[in-house]
Amino acid sequence: MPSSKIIAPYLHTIDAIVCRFNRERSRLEVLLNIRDKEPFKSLPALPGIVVNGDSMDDDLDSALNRLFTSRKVGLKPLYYEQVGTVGSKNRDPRGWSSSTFYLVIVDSNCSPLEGSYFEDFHKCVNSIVNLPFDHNDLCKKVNERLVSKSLYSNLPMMFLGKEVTFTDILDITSIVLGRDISKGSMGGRFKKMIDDGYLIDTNKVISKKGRPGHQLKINRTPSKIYLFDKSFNR
Amino acid sequence: MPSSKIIAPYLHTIDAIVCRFNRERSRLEVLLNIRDKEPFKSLPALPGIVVNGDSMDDDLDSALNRLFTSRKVGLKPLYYEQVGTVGSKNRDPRGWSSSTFYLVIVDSNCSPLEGSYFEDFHKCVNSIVNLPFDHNDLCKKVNERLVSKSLYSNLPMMFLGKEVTFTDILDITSIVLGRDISKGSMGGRFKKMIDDGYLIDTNKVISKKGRPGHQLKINRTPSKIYLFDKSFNR
DNA sequence: GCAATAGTGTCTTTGAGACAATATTGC
DNA sequence: GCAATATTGTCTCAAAGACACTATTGC
Repeated sequence: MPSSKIIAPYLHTIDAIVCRFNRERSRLEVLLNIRDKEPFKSLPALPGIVVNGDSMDDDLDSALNRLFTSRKVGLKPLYYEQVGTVGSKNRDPRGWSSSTFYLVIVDSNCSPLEGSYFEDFHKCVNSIVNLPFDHNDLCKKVNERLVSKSLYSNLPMMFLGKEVTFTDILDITSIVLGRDISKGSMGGRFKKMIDDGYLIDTNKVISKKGRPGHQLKINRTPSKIYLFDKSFNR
Repeated sequence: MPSSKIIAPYLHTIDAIVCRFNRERSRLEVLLNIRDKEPFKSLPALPGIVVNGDSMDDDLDSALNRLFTSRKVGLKPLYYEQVGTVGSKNRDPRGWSSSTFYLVIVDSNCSPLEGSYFEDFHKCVNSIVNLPFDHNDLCKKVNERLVSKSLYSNLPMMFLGKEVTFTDILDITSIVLGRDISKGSMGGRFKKMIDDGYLIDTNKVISKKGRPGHQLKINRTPSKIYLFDKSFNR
């Protein structure tokens, strides 16, 4: 099937669901971009790029990197993973298109570039904030992955910097899962990560309010995601 | 970015890793297809179709269905799920291409069409049987998904028909995970599925060798994949 | 009887989860 | 002292996993 037979207009894009943890407001946020081209010009949407356009990337990962370094994102990811690919004749008014979309996590303190801002992630997931294309759907699918994987891994910790406290981990896990996690449950996982050298207790203390907590360091070098063998309940 | 700007040759394919459980040989098998076109003409490869070609599908799912009903597969899936999408300039000699690939499970007793046959799946996963393109890689990624998901779900049961015995479940789970599963461990999950109405004990007995076992019926209507809250050990 | 397979029971260990009790800060 | 937060400990329960023991068939 030589490429000359490809006559129908077709777009393959990469879309990034770039999330961060807003500590002040205790919520997850997703990066939106004011579109400067049609369709949906001047509306906020998920940042994305075309894969089968003029730019010749080596592979999907380098295309993703092109998106990260572009002015649509311009942020360095702490973590990312591919979530899925959707494609249909209707999702883009320009014609048949596919989107391979990624969960991307960036630092809490990052600053969005001109033309971008962070929106309440769960409002996008639940279509309280309406996004063009099927971008609400993509947020929903990414959130499903985020929640299901957070039940049995330390994925929520990817939202935190290198220096964390036990409470930080408890907070972000509760926010991601949308329910309270008891200190006891989290404590077991916590201990395991310390034992396996994934978390290091610096024995320094950090004071916010009340009794100060231990300062912990995430040792990201040995592995990426830490998998537990038992899930939190749903 | 109008579609007229798309000048580079580009292929987006869907590839199916169609697996079945061969009871006689106690192994998983994957469907291979003798290619009747270049590149790699007359070599066996994973069945796949082009999405951005002449055929206009409604969406990826209907494209997948077109593949299922084509003479490359021609089998009715018991279960399928999207595993991922890869793309690079090198994976297909024709040029830049992406592949969205699926884990597909079919019945043990199905017969492959003319030009197709079933090969030992783990030989493809471990590159003991060499496949064109990056098809060995795709098998490997699918197997990783299959194994990791089988640790905490009843995914292995998708390889079985509606009428099963406890031993069938034990066997297919062991084969998928590549290690022995104790009757005790499996028994707990088994009981839970009975309690939740997912498995029904018909109280009929079926005799193979030795003491006959109870005939069980899988009640597929309520849900698809049954998730357990604790994993088998790795 | 014996081999083969099915099914049950007992014990250990791990980890979630609830909850109580104590410790250390700022005010 | 007191409010707020951190940390530790105790108990229960669910499920994996190891292993022993019994049950029911065909030969």
